Amino acid sequence: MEKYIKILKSNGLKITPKRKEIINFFIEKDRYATVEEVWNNLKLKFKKIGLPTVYRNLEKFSEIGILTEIRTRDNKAYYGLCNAENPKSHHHHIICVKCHKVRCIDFCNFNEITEKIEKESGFKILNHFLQIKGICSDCLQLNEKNKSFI
Amino acid sequence: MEKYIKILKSNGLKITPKRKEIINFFIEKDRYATVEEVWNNLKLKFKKIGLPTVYRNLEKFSEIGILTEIRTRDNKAYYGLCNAENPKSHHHHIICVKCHKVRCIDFCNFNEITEKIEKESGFKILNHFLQIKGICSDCLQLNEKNKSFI
DNA sequence: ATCATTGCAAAGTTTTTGCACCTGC
DNA sequence: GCAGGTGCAAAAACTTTGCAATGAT
Repeated sequence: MEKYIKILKSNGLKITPKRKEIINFFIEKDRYATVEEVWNNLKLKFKKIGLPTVYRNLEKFSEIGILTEIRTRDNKAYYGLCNAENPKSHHHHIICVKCHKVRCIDFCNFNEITEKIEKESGFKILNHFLQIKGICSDCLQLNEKNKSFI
Repeated sequence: MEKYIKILKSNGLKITPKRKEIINFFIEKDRYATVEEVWNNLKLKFKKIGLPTVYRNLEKFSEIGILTEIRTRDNKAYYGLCNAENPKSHHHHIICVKCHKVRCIDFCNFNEITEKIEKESGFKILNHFLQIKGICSDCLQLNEKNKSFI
């Protein structure tokens, strides 16, 4: 938690109860969630909490590297805690298709084929984004029915 | 073109003038486009053409492997011709950030790190999605200002 | 005290749905 | 002829914006 507070401060953002609760939500859930899910959680803890507040904060958190944002086929934004050592360093994510839990994958072998792709396609590569889906160990054990959201 | 007609037929879809024009549009443009862009093009060729028709067809084409669908930060769906040898085979895409041209990358070295990721994360990997962005040879030569849409 | 943050209401955008009519096969 | 395709209107779903009030530092 302190880690994220520091990031907020170092980016000139104020520490508000709602912001702390949003971060808390992601720390506890430890998975990707929709804006609405975050809002529903906040409504349990605060009498007054507007949906725009949630949108605005999730977007900001995403900008400063606390959260990662993913758009999916169902036209919703999903956010998840960026649990890499250095949030802004190069890494990818694996998402559980059952519980939406997300883990950062801190290594990547894309560079090995960069040159080959550039040669074959004629493109100058700027960046890449890899999204891995799977089932986490918790859900593998539960052996429940597979519901794919992401 | 015949290639795509075949795919339509083999999936039990009828060949209509609008569908042919949609495919034609993507063959000529050779890049990702928004639903609205496709619609604007169709409006030039048909007196009556509804936006829902475009949505419905792009979605279907995506299901049968003619088009690839990408969701971006601007909350729009982008579609592009799936120009891999076998549209449904495993491959990835590189997208030009300037002109949105898209090329299929027919090789992938992800499998090499599958086991490592599974061991470290505890996840059972189901699939992965890689999106590469770059500048195509045409745009590199033009040396225009870099506008990033995707 | 100051400026970021928030709540509320409203609007904006993209996408989907229902249904009657049309059309390819 | 019949199932699938289309147009239109409407609604749904998600997200953003403006502004006044509130709150963190």
